[in-house]
Amino acid sequence: MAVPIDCRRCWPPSSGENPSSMRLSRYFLPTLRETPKEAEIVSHRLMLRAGMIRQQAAGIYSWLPLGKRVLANIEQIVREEQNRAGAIEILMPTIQPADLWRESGRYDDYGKEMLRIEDRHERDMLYGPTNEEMVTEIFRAYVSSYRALPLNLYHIQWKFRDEVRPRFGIMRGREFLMKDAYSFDIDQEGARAAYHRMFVSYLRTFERLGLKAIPMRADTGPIGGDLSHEFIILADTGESEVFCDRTYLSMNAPDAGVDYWDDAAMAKIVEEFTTPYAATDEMHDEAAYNALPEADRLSARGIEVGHIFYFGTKYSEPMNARVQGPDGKEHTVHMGSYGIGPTRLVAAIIEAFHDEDGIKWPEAVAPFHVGLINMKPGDAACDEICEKLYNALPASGVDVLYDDTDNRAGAKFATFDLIGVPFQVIAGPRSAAEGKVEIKNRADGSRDTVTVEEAINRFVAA
RNA sequence: CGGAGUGUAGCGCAGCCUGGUAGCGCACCUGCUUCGGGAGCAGGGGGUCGCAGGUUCAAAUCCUGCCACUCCGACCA
Repeated sequence: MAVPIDCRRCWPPSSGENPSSMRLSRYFLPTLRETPKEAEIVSHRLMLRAGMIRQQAAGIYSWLPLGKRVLANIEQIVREEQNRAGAIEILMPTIQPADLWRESGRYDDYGKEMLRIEDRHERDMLYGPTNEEMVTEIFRAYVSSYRALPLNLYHIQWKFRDEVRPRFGIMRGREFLMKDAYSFDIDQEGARAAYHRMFVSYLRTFERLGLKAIPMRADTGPIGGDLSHEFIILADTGESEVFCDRTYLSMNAPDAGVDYWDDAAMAKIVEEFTTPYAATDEMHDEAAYNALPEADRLSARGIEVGHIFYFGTKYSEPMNARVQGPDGKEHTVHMGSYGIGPTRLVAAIIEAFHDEDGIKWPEAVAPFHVGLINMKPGDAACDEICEKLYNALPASGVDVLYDDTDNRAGAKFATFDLIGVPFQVIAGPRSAAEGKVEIKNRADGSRDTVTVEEAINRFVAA
């Protein structure tokens, strides 16, 4: 028998351990057995209990390792789908000069939700609640020809809106992460095509996140038209009441092969997804809804996880963002903006996927794929099997959180149920002696006892 | 911003009414025993009692002011 070597204090790992996998004994996972009293909704309670976030002030949170991993996974999916749809990533600052906002007139209009700051030179600054002005400034500085269009620039950046009443944890924080994309086109027709690309991109993004997001017509304000949609996911604890055709539940987003530059195809998909009835309470048309067959009506609570809209020349006009067209004339560009809130999505996903024991992460965003539970550290068979799995799975791209602690079985199960890792691989003395482990599926609670090789193959194949 | 409420150890709470050396459970540390669904026993560490004034011999406790946070409503990615 090999001499056991306690290498838990060796860090960074010299063995080539995949850093995307972790030993629990070396991780920072401050879980809570009891729920802090301020947490009212389930996602907030579970995020605090699972050690994902730490509140620093009203509506302002630190992201702890587990939360950070989920957030990063969401960001990456959003990023990939934005890129696929032709948007180009940039990064604008959180702090902006007030002068830009004076140009658009919003410095005075925005009100107290905007956090205003003065720097040491007594210059008026602000912590950006959004970036239309800044991206328009970038655009006008460099783009002067229609040949550069269409153009869509996005970034994923922290925003601050000084909400009167932050609540529901991260769901309605003051500081939040947002992906905001901004499209520039020479005319409304081009802007419509840009809008459609983002619409389709959103369908794919939310589907990849494991969510059923339903596009609902939103108020376009003074601009009017049909180019504003909120993407709503259904959850019992949603903030607003929504009404839609049940048919949405069985609709699937287009696959990755769609051609975003085929305007007609894009328009067709958008039409398909905007034809069935769907509205939030403020846009609700009782008569139209009641015209649906009783069985098709779906009335539920919803959480807004994305919002896209066309706003024409609202910023390009006052800020002089113009390009020269093929006709030799100057054209004020038509713009749209497209937001997704990754931080809110973390909470929204939990609202949609949890049970009384904890979170049930969809695989695409899970902080780890597998929770490897060594039921009896020190037992030769358990240790050997766990080390084998802990080496094999990460090597194949499966992120593992290995519970190598000597806590009791019940505590380990409770922790992994709480943090919602999709699969628990359990190595206990009885089965380990036969070279087997148990696999528990967190989503449906099903269990299987398989050989170590089968376990490896199952995750690697998936 | 209107209404309600709470601040005592990392988390959940008691103590306050009736002033007198700050306590319980969880978590944490040590030891022993346990070991497949948040173990048991024993020992231990940790607190400016939100802050500032005031009353008093003495304030977590009484008085005044402030601050922070939460919840309900109106508003929003």
